Amino acid sequence: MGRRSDHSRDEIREMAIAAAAKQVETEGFQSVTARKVASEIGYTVGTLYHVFRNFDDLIIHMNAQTIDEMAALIQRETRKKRNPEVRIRAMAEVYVKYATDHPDRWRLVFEHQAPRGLPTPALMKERRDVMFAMVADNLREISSARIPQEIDHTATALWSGIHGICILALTGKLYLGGAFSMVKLIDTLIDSVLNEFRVDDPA
Amino acid sequence: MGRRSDHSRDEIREMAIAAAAKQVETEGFQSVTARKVASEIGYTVGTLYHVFRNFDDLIIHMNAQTIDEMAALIQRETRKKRNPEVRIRAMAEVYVKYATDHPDRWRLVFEHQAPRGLPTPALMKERRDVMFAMVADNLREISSARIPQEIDHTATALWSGIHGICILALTGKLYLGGAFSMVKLIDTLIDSVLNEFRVDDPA
DNA sequence: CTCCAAATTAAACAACGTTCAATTAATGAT
DNA sequence: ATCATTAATTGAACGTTGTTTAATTTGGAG
Repeated sequence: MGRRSDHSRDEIREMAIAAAAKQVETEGFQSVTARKVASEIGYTVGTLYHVFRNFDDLIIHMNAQTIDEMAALIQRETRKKRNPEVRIRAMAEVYVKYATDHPDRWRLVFEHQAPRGLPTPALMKERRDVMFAMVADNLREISSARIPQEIDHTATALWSGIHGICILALTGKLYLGGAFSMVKLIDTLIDSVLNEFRVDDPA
Repeated sequence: MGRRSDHSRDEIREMAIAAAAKQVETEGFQSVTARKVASEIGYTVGTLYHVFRNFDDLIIHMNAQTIDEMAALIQRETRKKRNPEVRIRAMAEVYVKYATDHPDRWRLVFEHQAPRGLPTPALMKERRDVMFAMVADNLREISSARIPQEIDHTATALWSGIHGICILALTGKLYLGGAFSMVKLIDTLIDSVLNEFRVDDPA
């Protein structure tokens, strides 16, 4: 065959990303393959390379979409809450839920690494801090007197900590069971950090 | 050629693990390869498969060794400290230092995953909790009145949090620079969790 | 000295990411 | 309406990966 133009460049890109995401969810991120993605959308590898620079490029775009999905979900489930502390707890809850519901897509976001030496694409840099910014916004509301640096610092520490619990639990490296649960561990972390954050509140 | 017996089975295993570790450190964990490891130790892939069940098996043994190295280092740098709080802080410091000094070996410990479905080998299960146990031991010393469950729970939350900061920083997903540093972030987490841990101390 | 068993190799396999010349089809010009 | 141009798509190839296997070589036991 030749030029079919059944789909535009962008359509093919989206189809490929969707197919890759599906493959990752059902078969695990180890088993996503250029040929599988191509054949899933009715094309050949060549077409994939006509539309993406390489396979990593496809993964990166898929990861960006994963982050966007998760961020949107968190926004949606969080907007209604009035109390900033309640909002932070809800954020963490949704974060954990997304990670647990889509473990392979979620892990791929953090474990994929572009070929050694190449810089992190702007695509990722832009999304990297979006979560931290949301946490910081709520911290500011809790203690507006603190200087921005302190707020950002605490937000980074807290959210990284939550992420740590998440990834260790998801990869089976935490003892869970009985009274131990991700939610409880995360609550402990949030309790501690927020208490410390308020204690020295100059207000 | 044939049976040379220049080296015993176990010698070959150790040589292979060492060669793999070296390759990971110098070229990154993406580029470690059965053939490279084999030729590095003067053998062929076949010999590797004669001594390991498969390539994952080699990686797993190397990861176990990585954990052992790190645990030993932490033990050594920590034993001298008298104060349990100081000891926990020192543990975190050494943990960060090891991760920063050997980023690829350290990441491989957490990002390698055996072929889907296969259970985590006992080899790893045994080492999984060693770090958490060390933290728990020190927490117990800080507040011996707490019930073991609380102690383990807090240890898990704290160390997972430290790990989260570590891995996000190492994979370039944290904004660092200026007043922001891994050490400061970790200090914040430790401060918060330890304060909370002491506050309700029944003693 | 011979034979057996174990160690080692070389070659093959399927699947991977990637590239590229060859084809096919839509488009713009005549 | 026809042709030439241009872009999309394919299929086959390349090198490399983990893995398997038949064939070799060798050390040691009888």
